[in-house]
Amino acid sequence: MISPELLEKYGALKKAFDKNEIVFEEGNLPTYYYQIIAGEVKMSNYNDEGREFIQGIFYKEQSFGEPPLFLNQKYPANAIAVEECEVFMLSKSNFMKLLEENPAISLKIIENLAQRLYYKSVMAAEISTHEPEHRVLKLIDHGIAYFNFQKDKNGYLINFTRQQIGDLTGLRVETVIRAIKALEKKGELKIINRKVYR
Amino acid sequence: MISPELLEKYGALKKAFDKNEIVFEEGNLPTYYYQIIAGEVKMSNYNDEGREFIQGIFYKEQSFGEPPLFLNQKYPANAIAVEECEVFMLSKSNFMKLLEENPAISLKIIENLAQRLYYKSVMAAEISTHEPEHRVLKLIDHGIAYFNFQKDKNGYLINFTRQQIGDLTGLRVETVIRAIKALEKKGELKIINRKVYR
DNA sequence: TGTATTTTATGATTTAAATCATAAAACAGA
DNA sequence: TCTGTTTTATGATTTAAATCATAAAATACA
Repeated sequence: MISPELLEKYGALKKAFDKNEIVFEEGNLPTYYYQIIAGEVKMSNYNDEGREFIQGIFYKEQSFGEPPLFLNQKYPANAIAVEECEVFMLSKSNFMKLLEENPAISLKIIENLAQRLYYKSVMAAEISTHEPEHRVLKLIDHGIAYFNFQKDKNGYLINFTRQQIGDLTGLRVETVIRAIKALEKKGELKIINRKVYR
Repeated sequence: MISPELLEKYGALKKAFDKNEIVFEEGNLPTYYYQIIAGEVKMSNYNDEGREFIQGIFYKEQSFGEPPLFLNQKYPANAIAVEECEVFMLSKSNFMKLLEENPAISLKIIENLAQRLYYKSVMAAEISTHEPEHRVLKLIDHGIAYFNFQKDKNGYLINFTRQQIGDLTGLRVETVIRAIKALEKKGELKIINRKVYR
């Protein structure tokens, strides 16, 4: 999102995270701007019974965790490397300086936040008023536009596990499995050796 | 959020909306930046059975509806005046010009979007993994900080109807009524002639 | 290559919240 | 002040999704 050259000019460092390594934790105060160079990071919450809710999944060139940084508030969720990652980390003070001295970047940040807010609005309405099949399909259609689903001869490959889809839509894995089967029967999805295509 | 003087300098007009009048509708493309002068606006979705989900409620000096404006996307929800309102309307082109020529405003927009994203993150996790009482209490505690709840000798008056709380948390009105009663019994809330205090 | 773990799958059962039904209290407006 | 509407309230019933139980297939990994 912000060019590597500009980030490095303001002193950003590259840091590697192992698979399942924690990037930051719920309740902590933000001190860095994070931007992924390679790999995949997920932000999620766990309730008291250990049930997970995935706030978002982020890929290369995407930033994450800015809202609490701008607000001086505690992180509302955990960030974990889903796979081995390389990430730019820029200290808050240097990041704010970068923004001040490069007004065009602000618009990019605004657009990025707007995009994420849009996704959250759509999914919030889905989760609270629609039945499982509708929720799953909406997530998938959003994912085609904004997650990195690849197209092949069968259509877009939805490279999420049933469990991940459940954690993104507030459904249990069995419910997701049944919803996907029902959607296949209706012709909305294809299942080709257990993989889901849209 | 943006000062009236600056808005007017860039040609913003004041428009009055009657109670229940539509400001914009889901599916339409944005053409204006909106900022409330007086009154109350709610953004919400309706599912196929007419069930409502309230995305947010906005009060004086707050803006709303920017994400799709920045993204050139259709509004994902409807905006309706809950009571008689007066609103600044600034055309998209003039708004973008205002931002370009006043970089400090960008940071305010960023902070505002960050705040809304933070709220959505918290409520999304609540709605998908917590039981009714927890959801209601979280909404109320958020409301004390960000909606305009007033404090008096009994505590903060939660000036939402049970139905509104339900539409904000994805619960039915009967469930909200029962959750509030249970929370009163636990000493988390007070009910004084049907009004809820925290 | 064999073993452990994860993912997908399916049927049976339970349960929390929705739904349905009804009504009293409060409020709004004529 | 009367009347219609909205809000709060409560009990009974239903239901959709969660939970529980179990297992096969696929994948990771040592």
